Amino acid sequence: MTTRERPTLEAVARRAGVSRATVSRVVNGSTTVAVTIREAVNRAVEELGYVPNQAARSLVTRQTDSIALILPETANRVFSDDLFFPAIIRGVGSELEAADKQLVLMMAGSAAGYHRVERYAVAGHVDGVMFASIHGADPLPGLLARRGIPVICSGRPMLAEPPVPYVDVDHAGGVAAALHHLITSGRRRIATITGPQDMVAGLERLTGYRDTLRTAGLPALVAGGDFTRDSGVAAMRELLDRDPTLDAVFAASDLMAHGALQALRDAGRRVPEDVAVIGFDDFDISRYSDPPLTTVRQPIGEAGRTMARQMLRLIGGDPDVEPSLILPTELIVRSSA
Amino acid sequence: MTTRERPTLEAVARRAGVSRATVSRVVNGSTTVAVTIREAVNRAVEELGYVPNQAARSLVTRQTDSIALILPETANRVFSDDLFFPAIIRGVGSELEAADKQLVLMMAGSAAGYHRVERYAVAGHVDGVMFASIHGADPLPGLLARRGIPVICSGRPMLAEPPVPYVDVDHAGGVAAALHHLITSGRRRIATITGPQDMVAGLERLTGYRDTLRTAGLPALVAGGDFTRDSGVAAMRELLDRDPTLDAVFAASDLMAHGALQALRDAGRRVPEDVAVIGFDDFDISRYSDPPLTTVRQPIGEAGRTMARQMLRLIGGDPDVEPSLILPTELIVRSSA
DNA sequence: TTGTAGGCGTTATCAT
DNA sequence: ATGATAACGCCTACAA
Repeated sequence: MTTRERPTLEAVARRAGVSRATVSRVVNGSTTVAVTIREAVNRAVEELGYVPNQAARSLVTRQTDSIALILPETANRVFSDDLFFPAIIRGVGSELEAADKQLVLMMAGSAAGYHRVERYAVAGHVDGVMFASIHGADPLPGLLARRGIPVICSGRPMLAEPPVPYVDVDHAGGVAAALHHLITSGRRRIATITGPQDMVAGLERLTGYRDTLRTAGLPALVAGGDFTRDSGVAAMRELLDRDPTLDAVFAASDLMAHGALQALRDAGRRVPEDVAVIGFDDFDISRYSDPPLTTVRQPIGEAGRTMARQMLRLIGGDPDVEPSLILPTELIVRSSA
Repeated sequence: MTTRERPTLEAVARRAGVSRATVSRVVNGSTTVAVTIREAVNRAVEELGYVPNQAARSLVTRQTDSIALILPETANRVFSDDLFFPAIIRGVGSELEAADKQLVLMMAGSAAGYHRVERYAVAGHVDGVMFASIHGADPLPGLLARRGIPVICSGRPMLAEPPVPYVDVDHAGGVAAALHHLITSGRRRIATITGPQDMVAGLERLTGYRDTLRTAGLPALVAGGDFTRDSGVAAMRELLDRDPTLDAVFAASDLMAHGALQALRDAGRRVPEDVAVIGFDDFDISRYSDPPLTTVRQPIGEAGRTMARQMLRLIGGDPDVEPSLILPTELIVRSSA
């Protein structure tokens, strides 16, 4: 192993016959350096294979040029068939890449892991922290914000002390559009399969369902799920059991809708003739389900990109970063409803 | 935002009425500190919410306590239905977690991303770098190693300058076991669906196939794939087309085997009666395929854990880290062959 | 057992 | 335009 000592600014300076300050200027692209000197310095940098020491640099600039995305989930869940995670990661990643910032992805599915993540952020490893898939009234975003660390959440944080800026989608609007579509087409016994009730997305979609049905004077029929396909199957069976006459179901995620489709098929119901099904997400695969899924499209990738952009502004010291940004949702009508 | 200044060692020292050195000792768990003083210091740390500045600490210790895992793939691929990635990440993660090191996951599917990753590592953001899913003769592992950065690869790196330690599985042994099982059960026209030929895993499994068949005096029948399910479907169709009399196929990944199963079903062939199918991986889902898949089990999670352990030893300065560690594979016989 | 002092590699503020 | 020089916050001999 060629463990040659890492060259320092000092070494480069000596070799180029200039001062450390000048080398620093060249390395950081200052324009106020004579061309000949700049060239000499660059040559020395090249020859020595000099790369600035990040620790030393951060110590004075207080910047690391890397930004964390914290997913309070196990790796198992993050790498499941739930396309939410790759979508948000891709969105965040593309925007950060364009800004030449390094994305540090951290999964924290356990209490211990969560604590490590906290220490990591507080210790100053990153310039800012983004959260997605937050559960319950997670104290971490507020805690980091209070320490002066830039924080942005995807999905409205339930705890707001201090209020941290967030990006979310219009859950209520999307749900309302879906239900109106069902009601307009004559459905009267409309059930729902909910998302996890410790997450804002699960909560708001259920609220939207209840509100819209109440306004329409229709009864509610609710079964609990957790966004996964399996929970969709189980919930659909339960619903069928509790009310065999139901004629529509709104699932709070595409995966659960796929599960419902399967359970309905197993129960001998035709979709959409007997039961209409609407999901929420609009993953690619929903175009190819049998039948193709009518669903509420939420712009997950765009949410990721937006979150990253807000973070960049926050880090840049922009004083008027919006406290919240709500992205529109849209009903995509296909064959299942 | 309560952007109160981050407290420093100095502040804690003043508050506790001791010197910075003493605070440093307490914070780093030195035993040579009087109990009363230690308590006073801890109290001050608590009250001030002191957390050591990572940059300052790294600057002198030359350690960051975080370790990168580089996946030269796009997020799309990493978050596909290929369970290789979650398995290796979980393995690495669990071992690192136990050692209280932070895993920094970096995907680099583009040239630009790759360059950023390189800079990140060279700049000293991490104590070491692990690679998985390496394509071709990737120069980066060697480059980092030459700079004195601890490097471990999952899968034998094709370029060996300087040789970087790696962890791999016994591809040849597994393939041989699979083919012998087929030959023993009377199969004579045994085809293979290969993995990508720019990856060692793809290469070695094909070599194993060729070698074993040649020794057995049987003809080879090869179609190219890239480990994905779709490529398995396409390759199987092609094979059927080129030799309708084939009676067995060895796919270099479970996903491709599942694709082959599907293609065979579409072509009206029964498995295993008409055509026997063997995969490579032994993902959980392969127990539930139709029919359940006979496959070569490779211990991916264990490979991840082993890689992490070797990395930890490397970082610890252990002089005799094995240049390579080969984990055993095992044929799991189910119904498809 | 505790404190003093020097240095880690940069950047940034001054002069020059 | 360039060069001294002082931080940045921490660790660690070495002294006391």
